[in-house]
Amino acid sequence: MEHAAKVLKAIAHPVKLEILKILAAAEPMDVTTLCGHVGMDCQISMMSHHLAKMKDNGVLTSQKHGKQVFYSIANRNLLNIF
Amino acid sequence: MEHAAKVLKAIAHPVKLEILKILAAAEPMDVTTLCGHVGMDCQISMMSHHLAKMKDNGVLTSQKHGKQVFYSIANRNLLNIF
DNA sequence: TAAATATTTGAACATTTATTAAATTGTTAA
DNA sequence: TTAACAATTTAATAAATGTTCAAATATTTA
Repeated sequence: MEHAAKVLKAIAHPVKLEILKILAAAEPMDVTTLCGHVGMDCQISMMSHHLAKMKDNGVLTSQKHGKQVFYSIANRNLLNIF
Repeated sequence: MEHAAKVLKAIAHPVKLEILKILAAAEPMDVTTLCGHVGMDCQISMMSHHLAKMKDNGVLTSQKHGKQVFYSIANRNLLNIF
């Protein structure tokens, strides 16, 4: 129950849900591209914080290719929340 | 998306998830009984705050009978998150 | 090696949320 | 009509989150 609460907290935010929706349609995706999809008021640093939190809670995974980091959804079952 | 985030925020808490689980098995239930099921460290006032927030976000409904207030789950589809 | 690009990290600050106690409202029963 | 009970509200404080900026860390390219 504690764990479930942590996972829900990690995604209970409009921008984070948006990130999930974007990744659900086109994963994996690098941080800068993701930021572009989220909208004009997106800052790379904010994106990175959001992504890190979701990764810490096992919602996302990441993979580095060159200087870019590509994020994916760790478990697509989670998408049932939509 | 904003709305979904609000609903998730309203339940992303261990005690609130516990409340949902208890109600899922035996609804409707009054505040004091609910508090008893949650555990010894439950305070009526805290319970009331949690219930109010979930009701505000459309997660729960309530019905008054005499001096007790009985809470129910507004939409059991939400239980799929478990 | 130095510059450029992509991302992360850390600190500061504002905002939101959680918890507790005390006061209040509404309802029933003596 | 007073006492007792159930629940809500308010207020105070503590704790967690969200946002922004500046600085740091790779990684690639010139």
